[in-house]
Amino acid sequence: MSEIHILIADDHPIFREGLKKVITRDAQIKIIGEAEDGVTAIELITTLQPQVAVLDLDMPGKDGFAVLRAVQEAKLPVKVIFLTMHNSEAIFHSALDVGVSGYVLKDGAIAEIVNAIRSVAAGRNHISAELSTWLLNRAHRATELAQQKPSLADLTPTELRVLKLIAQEMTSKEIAAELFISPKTVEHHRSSICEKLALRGFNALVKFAIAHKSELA
Amino acid sequence: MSEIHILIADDHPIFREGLKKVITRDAQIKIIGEAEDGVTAIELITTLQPQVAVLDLDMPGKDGFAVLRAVQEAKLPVKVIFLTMHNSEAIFHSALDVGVSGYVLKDGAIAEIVNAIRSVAAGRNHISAELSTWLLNRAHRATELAQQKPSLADLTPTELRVLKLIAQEMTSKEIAAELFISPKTVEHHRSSICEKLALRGFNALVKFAIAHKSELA
DNA sequence: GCCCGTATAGGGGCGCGCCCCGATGCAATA
DNA sequence: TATTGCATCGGGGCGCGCCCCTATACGGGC
Repeated sequence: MSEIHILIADDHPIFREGLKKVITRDAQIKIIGEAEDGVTAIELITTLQPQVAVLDLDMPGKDGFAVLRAVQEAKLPVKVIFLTMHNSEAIFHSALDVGVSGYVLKDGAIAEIVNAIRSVAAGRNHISAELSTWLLNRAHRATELAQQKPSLADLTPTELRVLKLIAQEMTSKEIAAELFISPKTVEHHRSSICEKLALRGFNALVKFAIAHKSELA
Repeated sequence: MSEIHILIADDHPIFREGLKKVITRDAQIKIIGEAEDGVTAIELITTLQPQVAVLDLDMPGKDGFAVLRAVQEAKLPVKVIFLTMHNSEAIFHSALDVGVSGYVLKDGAIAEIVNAIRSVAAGRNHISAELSTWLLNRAHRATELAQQKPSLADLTPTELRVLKLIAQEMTSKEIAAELFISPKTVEHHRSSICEKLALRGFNALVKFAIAHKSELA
């Protein structure tokens, strides 16, 4: 069994210290780099070529999702584990959709992150047991996803601008004032976005925008 | 200079490891106990009598606020430092209102928590420098705070049940069906909650409930 | 020239949260 | 007994998001 080279990225220095202490107890795993933001993480993954990257989801600048997208585009041979604290089902499904290998909650047991690293390095996946119910939900969601998964990429630039402002909890009037256009036009864009994202019901857009705020930054 | 005896409480095992590692680098500070929830923290503070308690704000069961209230009611001679991650100005002011000695952000420098412990043990206060602007705001807020500060504790049990369901993004109709009461009654509770929390404007309650979902669990 | 997507702007209607007012019943308390 | 707080239920009005429709203008591709 050779060494497993990993990189860790988290913007909390104290948490990073804990992570290092916990992981280094396992002699097989070697931390070859650490980053405190997404940009540094991408650079270090590119240069150091770790087998596994343990990424925090909430980081200033580029978050874990952005880092994963970047390494996928660069076709880097690194497995990614998301280490997060908030247990949002929407974020969880988004993470699995973009192809993450592991998803571990920060409040989990100390041993779990080590197990996750070993599993992922061996080519398997590792999802926190607390999330198994959500994992089961994906079977039901599979049919929906098979038809079409609405994506932010389908939106026009103007619609994206509006959506970003919606995510900041602004009303149509406020957005109209911000963009120097009529509130009615903003309403029209909201409708278009709703249609493209297959959103229905009361305040669906606001809920969606807040849930996906990190992807809009 | 004698030893400073402290207790740490945080529900994230990995973060606790990091905290221990960082603090034990200072030979003068000795960790005499650690807790992973508020109830345990209160017990350990009572029995071990540390000089300083470093408390996470988000903990299952009793949070940092509850622990502080408990030790104040028991008149225990312990200084309390809140260690939190979200930089909400409202929470910050609440913390200072209830008489915390230190308020440190988790994403701060490693050395900061040690400095905070030494300052607080010496009878001084320590507030993260990032929050100095909020500290200045307190002069303006003094008049408002003198009148009343809204809190979740002011809500009746029924209102709390409704608020929890609101946090799950349920409509008044759905909540009414869930609780077997009239939608109008739910509306009335929403109004009462809005009044007690000083919330105004469109969907203020939904935004508040989602933002404070963790405190409602 | 014509069609299509995009952005702009409006009208009307509906659902729902928020706000004002009212009322009844029930329990604890002064 | 009387008051106070809580929970229950209702009416009416307003704001705003959502949904239906039309319309104009611009640019690109057939």
